[in-house]
Amino acid sequence: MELELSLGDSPAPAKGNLTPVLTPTHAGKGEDHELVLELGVGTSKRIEQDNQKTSTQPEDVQDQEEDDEACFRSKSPVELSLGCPLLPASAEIGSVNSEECGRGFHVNTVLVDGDAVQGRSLSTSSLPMEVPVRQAADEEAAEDEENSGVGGGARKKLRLSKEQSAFLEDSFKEHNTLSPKQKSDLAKRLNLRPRQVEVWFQNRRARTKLKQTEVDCEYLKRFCENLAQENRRLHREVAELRALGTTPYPFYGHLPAAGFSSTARVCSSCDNKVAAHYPAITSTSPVVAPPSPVPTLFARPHFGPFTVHPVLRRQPSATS
DNA sequence: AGTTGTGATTCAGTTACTTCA
DNA sequence: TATGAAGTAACTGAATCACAA
Repeated sequence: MELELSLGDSPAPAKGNLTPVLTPTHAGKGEDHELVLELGVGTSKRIEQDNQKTSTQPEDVQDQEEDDEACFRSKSPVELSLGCPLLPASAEIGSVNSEECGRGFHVNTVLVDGDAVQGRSLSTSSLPMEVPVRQAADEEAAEDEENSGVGGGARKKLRLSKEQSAFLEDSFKEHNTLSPKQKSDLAKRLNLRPRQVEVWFQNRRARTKLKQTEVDCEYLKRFCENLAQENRRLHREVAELRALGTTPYPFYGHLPAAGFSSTARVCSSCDNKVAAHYPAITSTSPVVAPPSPVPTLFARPHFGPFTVHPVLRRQPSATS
């Protein structure tokens, strides 16, 4: 699956990879320059982590874990990432552990009594946490309601306790989808119905996705603003050079400044620097310095873990 | 091997309830 | 105290997959 945000008038080339990309494509030979921003899906390191985790599990859990893993394999968490092509490679973004990148905002951070529990390594099997049961009565009532098959009654909305939410949050950080066993374990531990756990995870996934979308939009907005700014700067530069009549690269003037700016640093297809495509512009060229680096402000923030449903990954184009 | 029905699971979208300013 | 907004638990319907007949 690949979501593409395209700025430009020609379609982005189809790609089979799962690497997060936000690529300024250099189409054509000096003309029809376009900027294509691709919202890609990158595979997460979580698979690896999970493999490591299962390898250390006691044997009695292994069977279930195999099921879980099989489940996980088919639902391997992939992260919806959005990279900035103008960033140095070191600013590769979208890693699950990239809380430090961007604004360092992590949607999975939850505050419990003022302390962030993010990063705590918790698992449903490792936490001896006793969760206060706040709504046992409510739960019973709800069950009664369920059993009695009441259809038209006002639904009763429970409020999860802080502890329950924190525990679910931690579980979500480890795996944002649940196997049936995990679901029932969690439900048992939290004294909730499996359906409640299931719903909580559904809603949590939805929230994560929503927040990620918001951040992506904000990021793209800033990125485009920056491009426009650089475009203006290059236009000024071209004008100055023309005025001086000393342009050392005759073809430079034929290039749309924006196109040049978006392709000057890295070619999306070969990762070569500008010199590869513009041999005349080399380190020996004294006049035109490469455009100034884009501020690291644009290191893309990332919410994780963020998964794309297997259904969506299977679908080439998202429906609904 | 291909088709069909069923159950399970996920999602997007929505509703309804709770909390808080 | 009343009220609107925000957050979120719960619901609905559609899509998809695995599996058995």
